[in-house]
Amino acid sequence: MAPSSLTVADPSPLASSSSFLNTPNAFSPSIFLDSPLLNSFPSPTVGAFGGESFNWTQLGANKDEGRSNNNFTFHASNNSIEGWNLDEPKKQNEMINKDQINSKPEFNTNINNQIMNTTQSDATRGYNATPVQMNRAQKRAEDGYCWRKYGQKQVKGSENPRSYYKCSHPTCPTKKKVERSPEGYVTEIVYKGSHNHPKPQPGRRSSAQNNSNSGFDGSEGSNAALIQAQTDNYSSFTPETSSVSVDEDDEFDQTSAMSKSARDDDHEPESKRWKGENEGEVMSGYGNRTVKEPRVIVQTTSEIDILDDGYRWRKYGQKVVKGNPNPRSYYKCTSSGCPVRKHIERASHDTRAVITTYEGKHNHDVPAARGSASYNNAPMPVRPSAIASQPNQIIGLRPLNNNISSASRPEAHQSPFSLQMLQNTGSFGFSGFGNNSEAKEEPIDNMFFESFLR
DNA sequence: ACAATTTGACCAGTC
DNA sequence: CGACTGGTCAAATTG
Repeated sequence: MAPSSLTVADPSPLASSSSFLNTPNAFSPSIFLDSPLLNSFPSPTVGAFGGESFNWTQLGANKDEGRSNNNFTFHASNNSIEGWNLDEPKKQNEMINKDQINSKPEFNTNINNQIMNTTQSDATRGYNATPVQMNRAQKRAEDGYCWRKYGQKQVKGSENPRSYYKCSHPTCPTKKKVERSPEGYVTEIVYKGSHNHPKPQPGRRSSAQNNSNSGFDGSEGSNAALIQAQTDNYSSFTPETSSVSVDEDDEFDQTSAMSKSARDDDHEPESKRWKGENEGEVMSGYGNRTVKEPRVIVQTTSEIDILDDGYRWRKYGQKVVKGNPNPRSYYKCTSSGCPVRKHIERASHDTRAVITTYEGKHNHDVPAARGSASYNNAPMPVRPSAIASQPNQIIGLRPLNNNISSASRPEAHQSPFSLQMLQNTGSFGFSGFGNNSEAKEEPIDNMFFESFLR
């Protein structure tokens, strides 16, 4: 399915956000079909879509100046959080983090959260204090989530320092980046992933929220705070347990799906991707050539051909990365405007195994004329929508019992979906969902896969 | 002493 | 292949 265009002509205040989310066009069922694999295999460990996805794309901020198609920017009119609205989505399939837009309270609390979590550090670093002074006991954000700051950096192109946070829940993959002005105001927030746990039930909702809100809202002349919605939102977990309307929860799933789609639709070559350690799904490939589609994985014949997904690639880099002496090749889809990239490397402990990781989603069909239509068992052209955008790893293993995914990607286990395929005498292992990347052998016939790949 | 934050170094990805 | 950049790590620092 071709990406549908999403236009928000009149970004009226918050209401727009909601209406956007509820708009059939904005939330088309087709979105769920976006990635058959993604959507067909609920994670056994975390919600329906697994806990997270960690190819996160920075959705455009104003500074992106239209170079991104996946921008979805929210602005807060100067002094009022009530003023959050959509700011000219650059393109279709923009997604917003449900936490941010599904409800005003949530939106607010996220903002507050940023403030709460950055106050001390910024102050320490000599930045102006945030408008709201929070005490330590209030580290828990309004939305009930706690965040741990794990880094701060001055990024190019912005005078504002960017802080990196992880959700402090032990297994939660959610992260966020926050940029704040020297004055202490949040200027940009990018979320990645979704919480895979309930909000820690606050014994008490501290008064922080009110304080925060008033502080933030009241912060005058504040920069138009803008929030970049994160698109990675696989979890169907309904985090909110209090103070949030049912509607919001209902929307959550929708947003989740949309989010995924948006991320998937990152056609933005220059968009920044947050390379989280948990990112990456797993797919597999054999030999030196690779696949991009799950469909391909199923194939049992002609390794080379099977591996060939039919797309054309341009190599743009190569590098030896830590933990593997074998160089990793970097390829970009040659189709103009197509954001898909992949890299290939041989497993360190078994050179017969090739690890291919895909990122992005093709916005075009498989190039025709690949010479022959006679790809026995060759992958059928896959609709762009059927391709996951986040890193998808394909691991081709010759000998059975090789499980290189966990070794090569120690933290890939939390990916919303991962797929490992083992090929051996026509038998396929199909596993890797959830946190356990252990390869299992489960014969699966093509029909089975077909059902997912359509 | 403890927990959270800071901050320089390291790393992967891109040009 | 080296330079550059953003993201992450983790030891040091701070509260």
